[in-house]
Amino acid sequence: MSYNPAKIEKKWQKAWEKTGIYLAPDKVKGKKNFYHLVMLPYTSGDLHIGHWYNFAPADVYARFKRMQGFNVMSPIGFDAFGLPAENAAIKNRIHPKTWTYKNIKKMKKQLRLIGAVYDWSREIITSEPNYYKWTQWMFLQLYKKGLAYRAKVPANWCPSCKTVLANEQVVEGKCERCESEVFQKEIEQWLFKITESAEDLLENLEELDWPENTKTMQRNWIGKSLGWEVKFKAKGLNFSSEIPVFTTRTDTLFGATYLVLAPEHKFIADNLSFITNQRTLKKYIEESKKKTERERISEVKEKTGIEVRGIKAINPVNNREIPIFVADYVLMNYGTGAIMSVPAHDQRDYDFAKKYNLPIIKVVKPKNGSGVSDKAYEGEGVLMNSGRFIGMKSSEAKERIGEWLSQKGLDKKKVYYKLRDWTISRQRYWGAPIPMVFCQKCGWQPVKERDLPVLLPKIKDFRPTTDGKSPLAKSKKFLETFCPKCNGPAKRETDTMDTFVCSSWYYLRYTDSSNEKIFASKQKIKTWLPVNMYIGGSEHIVLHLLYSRFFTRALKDFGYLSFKEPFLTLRHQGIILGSDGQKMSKSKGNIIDPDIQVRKYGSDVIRMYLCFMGPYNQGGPWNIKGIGGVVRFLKRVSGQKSKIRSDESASSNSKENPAFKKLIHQTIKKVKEDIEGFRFNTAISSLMILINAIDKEKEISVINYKILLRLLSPFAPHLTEQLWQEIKPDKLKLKEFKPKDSIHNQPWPEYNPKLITKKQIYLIIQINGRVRDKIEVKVPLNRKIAEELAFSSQKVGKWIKGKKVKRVIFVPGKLINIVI
RNA sequence: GCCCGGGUGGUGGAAUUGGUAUACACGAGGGACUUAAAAUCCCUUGGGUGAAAACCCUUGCGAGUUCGACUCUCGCCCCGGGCACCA
Repeated sequence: MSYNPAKIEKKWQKAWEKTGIYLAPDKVKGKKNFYHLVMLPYTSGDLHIGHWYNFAPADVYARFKRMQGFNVMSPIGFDAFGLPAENAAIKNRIHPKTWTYKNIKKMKKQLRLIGAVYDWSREIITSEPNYYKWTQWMFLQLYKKGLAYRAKVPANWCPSCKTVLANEQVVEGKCERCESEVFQKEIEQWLFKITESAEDLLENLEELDWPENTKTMQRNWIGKSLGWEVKFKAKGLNFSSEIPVFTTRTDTLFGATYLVLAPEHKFIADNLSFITNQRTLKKYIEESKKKTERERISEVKEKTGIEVRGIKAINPVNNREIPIFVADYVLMNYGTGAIMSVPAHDQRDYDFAKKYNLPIIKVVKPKNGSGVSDKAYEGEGVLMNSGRFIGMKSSEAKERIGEWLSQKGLDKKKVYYKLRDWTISRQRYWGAPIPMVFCQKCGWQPVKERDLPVLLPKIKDFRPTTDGKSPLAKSKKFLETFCPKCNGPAKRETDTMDTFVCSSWYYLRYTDSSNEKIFASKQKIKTWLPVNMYIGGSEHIVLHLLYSRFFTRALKDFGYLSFKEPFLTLRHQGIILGSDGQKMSKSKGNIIDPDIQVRKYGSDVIRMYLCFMGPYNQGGPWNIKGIGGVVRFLKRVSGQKSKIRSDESASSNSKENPAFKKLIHQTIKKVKEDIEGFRFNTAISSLMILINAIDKEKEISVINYKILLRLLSPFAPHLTEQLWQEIKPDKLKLKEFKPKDSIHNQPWPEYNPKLITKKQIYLIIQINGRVRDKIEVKVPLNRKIAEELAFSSQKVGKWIKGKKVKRVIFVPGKLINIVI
């Protein structure tokens, strides 16, 4: 009954590696390929128990698929470039590369402890030249097709990290990393035109087997809005122009009592000479530029603005003159940067109108005609004060008013998305250099493909500069080059790429990770992709998944891929919190080191405990309290060996207790279905039920014992391998161990559906929906017999005595309910 | 503010289509073995009344639909995550 995980786990990890049993060949006769992928881990250094939670249950699934007869590829690698590496390196005064590779070494050691089916031969590291060569190549393809472009864009500028941040890296107006306040700054940057795919990225979500809320979040992020772009004439002394505004509420046009422009709106600068209050206006615009994101957000309730004097707008539906304002609650980078304001039916407009004493005209009557309030009514209803549209429903009026103006050439249907183009420039050292060269004569030129990779030079001073340029600009050797077009002197782009670029295509590289000619051969892509099962944290719902989908689409359009969705099925794991219920972090000192846990309990126990804790996508606080149950369970499993019936003839199996046999088959079914549904916790509990039953048996046949081991093997691969080898007649010689002998190359047990159909059940007898009796009966059972049985029950008699039976409900195979 | 999740014993959690609420495990209590402890095994374990049989209450709170609700609907409270002036 001894169970010594330290000994057997190391032994089997070595044996598996030596025999390469988890290497996935591109083709295996008679087997279908299955690409099982966990999200590329970032090289942050120590793995904590949260990483295990990502990898260990995911490995259960991979092992299960293997046993089901698939040729499973489960690759692993490292997302090695990135800002955190630099920050940590600066802090510890070592080079980011040294820091990163030290971490990789440690993580590899830790990952091996899991005992997963990783195919290490396919390993990738995104900071290796043979990888980022292809990241750069991807950039060039996007550039060639006009999907990568350079533009001056207002960027989120972190004054402390001295770099531009993606919108997503700004949390509540603060830098995600260092929590400094983020400013808006206009900088020339490289962008990817992800907005061009917005519609397609949205539409295709339907078809994916992804968690529904993940899809919803992507949908919201893309943020499609259907509406109309309406032209408002602008008039002043000797002046006439037009201001287009975007609205989804054409039904409220009659209530538009002023226009509001974003401070950055070109209209102001273009027509400054016609404006009579130039100075105050300019001052306001300057001030709003200086505001940080955070300040703007904190003023959500307190709106500020200033009127543009000397120019009025004309409301196209009634030709009324209305004032124009500039206010920073209107954003330049959405819609047209100008809005029509309908204070009666938009809360923001209402707040603004109240503050500046502007007219509020109600044009939509609420359906249930609720009374007057000091709030805007934003719902739909019936139109009022709207000329010939009075009495029309909002939904209809939206179209009618839109069409009416359209006939007069005053508006057009328009779709806007919240999604913005992806700024990929980073003014940082530790990333893949952007393969572009600037020549005074020829302008920006792409590096020739044959000259890739543009190597990241090893420089000593990699710290960010205060002028906002990449540290690479300090390296003359790197900076000065020749123009790929005219061969004259030229300068390299010194910005590096956002790490999300690196991780947007890595799943392709695993199929062919050492290919020097192409990122992956067509043949290999065809055999493996798209990914069959993708597992990772929900923190990547918006960015990584969207970017990967964008890349896949682009590569398909360029003719390299034949599919546009990279991940057909997606599952998330939850987050493991510290025992204090807080997110694990070094500063809180609540990090659980898996190495210590493994040393104490063994990998199998930790794997199983993580699976058993609760639903996989839920996560929760790490709490060691219940781990003893798993330890006891595995001990009991190894203890069952002594019960194996020596006589192994066919008749021996038939000696088995039929109820027990039935349980075995039920368990096979349950474990299979639970693993398929990522319900690892209930799969384990059904195995525990089986063990409890085996305990009550005096003997167990080899056949059933083998079934037990195979059902358990995805969860506890080491122990089950050991026990599997021990039941062999000849004593195991490790040197002679061959992959085909391994339990992990055995087929998943099949259950016999006939054995698990229920012949007898407890018929539940309810009175008014409350259980009053249970009778063991044979099934199938018809209504008449059920009623007879129910009414002859003594307990029932007691309840219905002297009462009138109103109704009897019979649910075949389940219950009978007597209503009195 | 908006959009997603979630709230079940002392604890982690189960209940697959509206049909036996609390599976499985932890912890706790009692017992066996032992000089003793650990380990192991057995019994009890949602709350209440009761000697027992039995009955009543119980899935965040309040209502509703239903023969029957953890499950569906409405309102409210709390917790977690995401978004945040997107016209």
